[in-house]
Amino acid sequence: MLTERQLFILKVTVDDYIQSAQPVGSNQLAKKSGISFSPATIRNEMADLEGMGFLEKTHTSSGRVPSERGYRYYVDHLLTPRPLPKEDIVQLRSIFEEKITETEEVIKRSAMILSELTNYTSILLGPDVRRHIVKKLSIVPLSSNSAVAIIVTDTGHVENRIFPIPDGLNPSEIEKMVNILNERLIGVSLNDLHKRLEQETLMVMKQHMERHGELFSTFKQAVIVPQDKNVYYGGKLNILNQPDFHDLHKIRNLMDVMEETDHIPMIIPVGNQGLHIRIGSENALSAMEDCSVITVSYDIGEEQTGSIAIVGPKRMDYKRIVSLLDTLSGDLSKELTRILRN
Amino acid sequence: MLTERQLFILKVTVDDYIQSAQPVGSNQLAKKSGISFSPATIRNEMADLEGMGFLEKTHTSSGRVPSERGYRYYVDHLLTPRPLPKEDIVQLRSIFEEKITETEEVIKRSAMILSELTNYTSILLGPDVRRHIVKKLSIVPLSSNSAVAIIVTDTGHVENRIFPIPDGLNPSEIEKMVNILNERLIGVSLNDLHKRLEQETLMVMKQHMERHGELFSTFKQAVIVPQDKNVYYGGKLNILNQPDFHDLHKIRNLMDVMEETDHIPMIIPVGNQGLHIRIGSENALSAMEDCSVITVSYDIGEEQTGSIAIVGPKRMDYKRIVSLLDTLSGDLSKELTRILRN
DNA sequence: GTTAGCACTCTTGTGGTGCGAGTGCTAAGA
DNA sequence: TCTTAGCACTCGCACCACAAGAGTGCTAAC
Repeated sequence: MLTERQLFILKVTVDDYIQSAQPVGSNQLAKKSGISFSPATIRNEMADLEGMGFLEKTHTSSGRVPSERGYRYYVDHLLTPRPLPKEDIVQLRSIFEEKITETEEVIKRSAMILSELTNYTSILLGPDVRRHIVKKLSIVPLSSNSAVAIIVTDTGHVENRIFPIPDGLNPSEIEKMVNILNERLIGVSLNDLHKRLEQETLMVMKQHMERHGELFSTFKQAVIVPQDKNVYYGGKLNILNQPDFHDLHKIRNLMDVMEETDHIPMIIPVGNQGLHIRIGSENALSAMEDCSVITVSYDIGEEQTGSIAIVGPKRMDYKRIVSLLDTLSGDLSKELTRILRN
Repeated sequence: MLTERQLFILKVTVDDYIQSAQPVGSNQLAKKSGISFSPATIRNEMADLEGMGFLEKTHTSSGRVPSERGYRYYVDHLLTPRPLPKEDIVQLRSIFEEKITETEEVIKRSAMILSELTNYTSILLGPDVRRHIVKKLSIVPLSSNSAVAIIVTDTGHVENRIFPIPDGLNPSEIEKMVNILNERLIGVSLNDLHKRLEQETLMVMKQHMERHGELFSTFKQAVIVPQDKNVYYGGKLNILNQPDFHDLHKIRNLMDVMEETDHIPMIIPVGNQGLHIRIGSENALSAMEDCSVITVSYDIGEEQTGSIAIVGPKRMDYKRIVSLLDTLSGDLSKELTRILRN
């Protein structure tokens, strides 16, 4: 078990290292205000903390640096979230300042402001488009053999895709199809669209249309909505500002991993409610073993959820980021729900 | 004037430096096959070339490196474009392999393949959306006070925007408006949309609709199509692979500049027909003073044009890139024109 | 239990040295 | 007159030694 003083020293050490990015030594610490014991005492305590795996040395006679275990203990037990400074709140609120009516726009702005505020990289996941509900379907013919399919959802999101249409098809056939589609598919989620298309609509079309086959199958192809359309980044280049990252190779790997939307679920586990902190090797991706990721979820209405993530060095300003994310998560939930209900 | 031999030595020097990224010395050059004179002779010639400003030394006793003037002379007079190797052609053609029906998709793929092929960063500008012609307009009400405006162009491009509608507006009013818009605006380019809206449509709407004012003005706001929607990148991180870039600060500046779409016109001058090479400080942006940019235009149909740019170090493989861009430009023009006509 | 003192360790910066690759110049050779 | 061998010279770079500084662990005294 840790003594009161050990806890205190661990906390101060982590705080100091987060702030300075330099290994912290006993003399340095002792000079700080609020510390009433000598360097030697601190050395003894630090040696104990190192023995327990909370601190590390970069070399035999260096100051100490928190280990991953140290960071973990710090965020689990020593984090005293302080209220956000006014400037930060003002900045955060500026996201919603302009009357914005599109969720996408709000999320984009959030990503930007968040990265500016933190100097880290922010990743925001919008709500899964595939849970949106079809409000209207239409097909606009472009030429004799192609048309564009348009799906509008209840949230005002628009999906559109060009697809081929069989040669010499009667325009009235397309109109018929659109009518059938709208009759049968309004109110269905994008996710279920494909299934419902097969199950119900195909039957009806068989009855009412002559050349349903080809048209139907190409249209069906077109309306597969991909999963990953909803990722927004802020401050992708901020890693380059961090003194912790100097190895170009590692930077490249990290940036590569973050760009690749396939990896997003590894960075931000889906379905995670609330706030989570993943430190160094706790991350699933080895390219992120020098990073910490803080994620928080937010809600839109009762059902849909999105996520916010901040990727920074392990030596991240946890206190500040946690407060920022807490606040932003709340604000976003409120604001987006409002937009949804409007 | 340069003698035949000086030209030869300049060319070989540049070629060698492009390939090795190391200052090239007289001994090293003399060892190369195809060189029949001694290191001393080469030294003399190199000294002359340096005197004329085509070569530079990194320090008093180092090998030579091409100066910007040297590169300029090289690309202007010494570039013998060789036919592309088969592998490259195969790769390039793979862009059009899958049956793709959307220009956007083709351009995206081009950017990707191009960056893979070159190991540099590619920037592709699609044709200016604002020159596309309106094919259909529609408005889908989302709630009592918002709706989404959708514009489909002849190319199958879809613009959509959520905009507020006055409270308690009769749905039939909206329908009326859509009808009027479609009557008057089909065939107009997105660019002219705003103007035509003011000039013609407003009058008609005044006659037929009661509460045209508010609805009209919010709609008008919504259909302003921004200019810069059509930039695609490939291999943004490839700069990190180049041995020429090691200064994190410069890398950051460069990446910053490239991400910012406002700067794109400075990187790719608009309206440039054909192929252009800009070396180092010939670039408008100081962040790019260590880069070379090769741009080429391509055509879609008779009117619209787009651009391809490759951003790499001054020590770029000009020969190869020029051939690649020439070929891709031709292929893209052909393929996109085909899609447009289909 | 705390701390002053001290020997010890390790990093960092600096100056010296040798090697290698390159140059310019001179003088001899073609 | 052009070419080239030879040579002295210049840097960059890697290597080493050395001193300064910051930090540690341990011991002994308070």
